[in-house]
Amino acid sequence: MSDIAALAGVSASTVSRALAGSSLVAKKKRDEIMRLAREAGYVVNTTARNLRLKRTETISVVIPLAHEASQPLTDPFFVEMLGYLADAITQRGYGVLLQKIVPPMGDWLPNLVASGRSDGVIVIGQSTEHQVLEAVSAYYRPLVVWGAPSVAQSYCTVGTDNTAGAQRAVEHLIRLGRKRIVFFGDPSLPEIGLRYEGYLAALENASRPLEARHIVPAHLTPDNAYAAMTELLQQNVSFDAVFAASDLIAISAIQAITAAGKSVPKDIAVVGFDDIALAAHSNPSLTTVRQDLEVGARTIVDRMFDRLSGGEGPSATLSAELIIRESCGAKLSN
Amino acid sequence: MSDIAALAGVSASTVSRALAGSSLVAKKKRDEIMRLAREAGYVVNTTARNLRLKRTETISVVIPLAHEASQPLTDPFFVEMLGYLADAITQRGYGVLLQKIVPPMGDWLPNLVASGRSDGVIVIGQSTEHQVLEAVSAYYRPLVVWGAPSVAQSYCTVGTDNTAGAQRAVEHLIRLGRKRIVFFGDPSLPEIGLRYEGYLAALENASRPLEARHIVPAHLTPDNAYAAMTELLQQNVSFDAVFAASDLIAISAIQAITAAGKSVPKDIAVVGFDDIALAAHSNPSLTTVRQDLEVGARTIVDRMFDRLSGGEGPSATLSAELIIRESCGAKLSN
DNA sequence: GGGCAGATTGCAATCGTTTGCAAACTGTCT
DNA sequence: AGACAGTTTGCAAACGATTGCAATCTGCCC
Repeated sequence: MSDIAALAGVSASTVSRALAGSSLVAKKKRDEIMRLAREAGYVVNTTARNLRLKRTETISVVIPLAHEASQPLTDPFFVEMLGYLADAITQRGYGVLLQKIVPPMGDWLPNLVASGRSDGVIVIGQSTEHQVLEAVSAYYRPLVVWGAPSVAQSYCTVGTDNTAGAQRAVEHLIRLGRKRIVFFGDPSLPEIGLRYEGYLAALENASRPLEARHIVPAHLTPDNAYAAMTELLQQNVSFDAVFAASDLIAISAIQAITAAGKSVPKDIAVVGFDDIALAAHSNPSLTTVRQDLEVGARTIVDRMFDRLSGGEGPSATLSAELIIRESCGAKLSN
Repeated sequence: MSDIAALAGVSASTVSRALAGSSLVAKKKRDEIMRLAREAGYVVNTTARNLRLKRTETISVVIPLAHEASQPLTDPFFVEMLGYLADAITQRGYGVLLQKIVPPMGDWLPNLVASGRSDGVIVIGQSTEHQVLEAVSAYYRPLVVWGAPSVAQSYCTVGTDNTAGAQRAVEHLIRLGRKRIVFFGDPSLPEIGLRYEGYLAALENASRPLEARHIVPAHLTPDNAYAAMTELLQQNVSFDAVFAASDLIAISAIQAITAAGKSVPKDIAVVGFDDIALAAHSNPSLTTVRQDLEVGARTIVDRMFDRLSGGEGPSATLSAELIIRESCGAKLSN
């Protein structure tokens, strides 16, 4: 900057002001300085600027992967969400700093916050980190989490109405005549827990006698899901439908079921959750509960910028839509 | 930091050294200072540190989208690649700064480089920006590009062997008895250009008389592809196979063909390029040329860190593998 | 007790900006 | 010409770290 100042025969202060478009420096001189800077290929150093201004115009997006340490960041749900977030954030002229957190997960969030690398933090999915989020949100406002709201919680979440979505899906299965519906997922994670509640509610509301219920805890990786479903099939537990906690494990389940010689949806109907791009194209195509990630991401970013400017917008819950495809067609045999 | 210094009764210099684990400060005092810092929840301010050290431990990943200004960052290819890159970069303890560049694309790269926000820049796809890349690479070394190498080029690329991969795919179509193979894509983009060359080579090498060839320039968005294919079908040009420049437009093409009442692969065989996750699950599943993005990303990052430490590793070309699935089965009619 | 080497420590400069404040201009009016 | 208000300008102090250099503190030996 002092180089440019020398070139223009003024002080660095003036260059700084000129480049910021300040009206304190005469229009003519301002233009002149800007021209010189452009010609010299000069760009203000972001680091120094950030240090002085105490802001970075950058938002951290972090993906906690409590399960599966070595798992590559490859889950389509995360990745789709990330795309939309990146879009919404860059649209506002901010940068996106991507973080992946794997176990052991110590003070990652307090450290990230204190390091001052970003002005705000968006966490995609609570994973097992509810406590941490709760603790940090007590003193750090620009924190927005994609996930499920829970009763006593002080951090801001944006998420789909998991319970209603799940309930709708299971009710649909019941309507189709399915009698033994397995819930496939690990309800100890906040979001999955709510989906499990929706599942239970649907079973309880059924006009016919209560149905058998079953849980298969399974971490959210495709391989684990495949193995768990294969095992379940071997146990000879009888069931005619699966409500999976995510599309990814739903697709794995379908593969396991097919590999075991049963047909989807003829023998076993499968419903997923998320409506990732794959869901529409898998074979059979997957009935699922759609989370609108584009709206979700936009909402998250809206909340974030609201908080950055001092607001305190409430948590948001987006409605979930049941998308009916082939994987839960009418039951043909019995 | 001066707070911690006061707490420990030493100067900020000593705290700085202690936190850096310097042997200049006695082990005992060092541990004491570290303990105090941890208890106080103190973390060094990254911005100030970066300014002083003139490095950021951050790599920019940029995705130029010359086509379709408003296109969300949603293309599965980019997004898969991004996932693997993020993985490889964070594994080295560096941060990932995500940038999306949309038209009008002026001095984005020089500016990004000069802003000092990152220590290196990875560009995913050359798009139409070959000139810019060339110019910047003349003075900025830590620049690695995913894409095609071209004859006179000074920047470092990592990419698949587009020509060989394409040739293999088209030869496979010829072997299956397809006679009129349409190339579907815009060869003016560097990578697509090489795929087109492979296509031409395969046609020329065919033992039977030379085949009719056809190009349908189409920007790489699904909607454009669908429209272009629909139009082609209406023109009543006769063809029995399509080699598409990417899986995404291949899948759009299949939809357009099916919607027009023709069958894939019976009437028209389709081959794609990329092997995105969708390809295996679409219906019919897509024969395609596989780019191993995991290896690709790792190679890119290897090159990047090599350059950051002064190396000058050459461009790399990864081999491409033909994945045969349903969309180009044997021709049944004719 | 003085001298000396080696181990610790702190001073102060530096990284590249921004900005409050006071100084230096400019022009107008009496 | 001098006073005064309104514009422009530059000085210098931050922002929060790191680090070369010189000063200080240890022991230890003679």
